[in-house]
Amino acid sequence: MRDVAALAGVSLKTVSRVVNREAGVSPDVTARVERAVAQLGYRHNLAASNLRRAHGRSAMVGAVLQDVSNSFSASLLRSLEDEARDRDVAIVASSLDEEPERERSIVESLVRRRVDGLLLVPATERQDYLADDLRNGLPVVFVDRRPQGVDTDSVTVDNGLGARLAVDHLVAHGHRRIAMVGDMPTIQTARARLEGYRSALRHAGVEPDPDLAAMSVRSSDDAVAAVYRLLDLDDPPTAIFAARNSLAVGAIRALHQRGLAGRVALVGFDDFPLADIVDPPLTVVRQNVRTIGAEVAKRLFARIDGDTSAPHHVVLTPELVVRGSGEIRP
Amino acid sequence: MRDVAALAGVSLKTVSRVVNREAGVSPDVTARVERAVAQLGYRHNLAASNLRRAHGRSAMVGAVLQDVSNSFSASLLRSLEDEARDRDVAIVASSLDEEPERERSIVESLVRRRVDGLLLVPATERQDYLADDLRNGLPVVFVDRRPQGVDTDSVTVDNGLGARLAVDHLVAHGHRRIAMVGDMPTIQTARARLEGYRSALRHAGVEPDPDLAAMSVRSSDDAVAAVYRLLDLDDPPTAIFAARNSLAVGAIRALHQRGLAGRVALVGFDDFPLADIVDPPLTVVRQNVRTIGAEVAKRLFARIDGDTSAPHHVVLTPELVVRGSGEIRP
DNA sequence: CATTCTCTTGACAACGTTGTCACAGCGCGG
DNA sequence: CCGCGCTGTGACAACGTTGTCAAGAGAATG
Repeated sequence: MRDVAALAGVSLKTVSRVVNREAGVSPDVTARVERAVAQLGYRHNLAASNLRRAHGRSAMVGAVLQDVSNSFSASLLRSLEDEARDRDVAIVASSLDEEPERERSIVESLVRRRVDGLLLVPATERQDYLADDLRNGLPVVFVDRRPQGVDTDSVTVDNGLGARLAVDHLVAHGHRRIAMVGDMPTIQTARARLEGYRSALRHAGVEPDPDLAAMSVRSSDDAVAAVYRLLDLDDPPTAIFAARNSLAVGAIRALHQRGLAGRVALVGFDDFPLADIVDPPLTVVRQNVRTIGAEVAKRLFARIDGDTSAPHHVVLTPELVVRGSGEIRP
Repeated sequence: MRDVAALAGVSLKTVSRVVNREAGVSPDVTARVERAVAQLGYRHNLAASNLRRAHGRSAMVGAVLQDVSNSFSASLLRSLEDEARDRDVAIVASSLDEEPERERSIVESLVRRRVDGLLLVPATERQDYLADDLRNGLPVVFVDRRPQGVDTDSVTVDNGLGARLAVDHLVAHGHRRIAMVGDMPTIQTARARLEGYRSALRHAGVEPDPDLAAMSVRSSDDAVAAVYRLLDLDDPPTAIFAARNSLAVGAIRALHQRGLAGRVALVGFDDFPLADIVDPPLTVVRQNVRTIGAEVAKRLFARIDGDTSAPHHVVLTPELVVRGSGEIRP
């Protein structure tokens, strides 16, 4: 900037004015400065500008997701980005792979970078560590899981209801031996889905069989193994509720490998791009990611713009998408 | 920081030393400062620190992708992130949806933010606009497409070879009427795949029929329509080469809807997570995204660390993954 | 006891910007 | 011809840090 000023024969402040398109600079000075900018390849430094101007705001938001390469996280990121683009806000994306320590270190590093707000899909049990930053006015919107130990905005779906939709559907198609494959019960959503599964069974007059609830299943490969074990039981299930999309994928693989695709009913939780063309087409409980993403972006930017109302907790309703795999009879 | 210094009864510089864990501060001063930091909830400002210290480097890299929500972009982002994490480098992710103007504006905004390097999957025909920044030492690694008009690192796959692998495979299974569904020919990779398709046909002694090359197909829905048109020809194809993963998905849908799944052969370009459990399991030409991502990260961080050797152009070899849909006979 | 050295600490300027204020030049009305 | 307001421009300090240097307090040395 100093060089531009020298070359154009003006002061620093005048270059600043031209670069920021402030009114009140004569046309010929403007032209001279612009020529110098082009000639020297000068680039305005946003970090310095924000330091001086915006009292440390950075025009960035952080997205702290489970794994940017899974379709749920990626779609969420994309929704947020679409909203952010209009405001010239950049998005810093991180994956935490369900690891609590990583969550804390990522959040710490984003706060150091003075992001203007945070989208957070937490892996920690409690988020008391955020209390200071929240008090200092950092906008944080939780997604998929409710905050524990602090109170701030959240956008979640009713996981218990979703699980009940799935199980009710299977019951309505004549099933009694219904298994569940779920993630670690320490994860809030996994726990809520397990509860929903049990309560739907009881409601149907079926006492939940602990042998049929395969929990702590983490990956698609784990799900294959878990489904094998379920199928090897003396009294195997006639239907499976797979409580996360990658677990449903594992379940499909396992059924294929056992030659049981189309014989054992299957309902997944979370839709994914190709669920309609797998074999058989997968019936799922869908949470509308676009809606979630839009809601999150709306809350986050409202807070950034100064909304100080009480925390909003938006709970969206999942819906059942019938495609075939869930309508197989025992 | 001023407040921390006052509370601890030390100078600004001493707080800075403690915060940066510099040696040579007495234990009791360190303790006093740390107490003050905790008490006031002080957060070190990385932007200001970098401004002063790193001569404007930001410990951020930009990832300019086609669409963070598609699986190729998302996996690439994830590979880069894994590398970046160790170095405490944050990633700013953006989608450009194949729009050239957006590419320029995104790159401009990232340069203003003084990212230390750029991963770029370009949508523009030529990237001369980068010349100034490259000359100023901005590390840029192109992915999936080679730079045009400027010379800098790139990591690509041999698209012509990939297309030939696909078509040769179909020819080997007895096909002569082989259609292609491809993206806009203005896109470098789409063009290379079209060339590969044609050259493989000629090599097999088949003159390419222009009616069978459906180009400028953008989305999965477009692909459904394009496949319908192909199937409605007087002399319809017995096999289809779908030159991008979402086009393969559209092709599968179209074949299902016409009751021709399992009757018409199909080979896709780009693998995707569920290609093995769609019906029939999809034979694809795979570009190994993990390898690409790792290679990109390696180049980018080498440049950031000061490697000034001549631009590297890494060309990876795609491979055919046989699963069923490509082995159907006419 | 004077001198040198080591160890801590702090004052100051600088990183690249911009908000604030002041000032020069000009035209205009009285 | 004087004072006024308006327009365009620049000097300076400040944003939150840290590199540089210097200085004070002891400790070690002769």
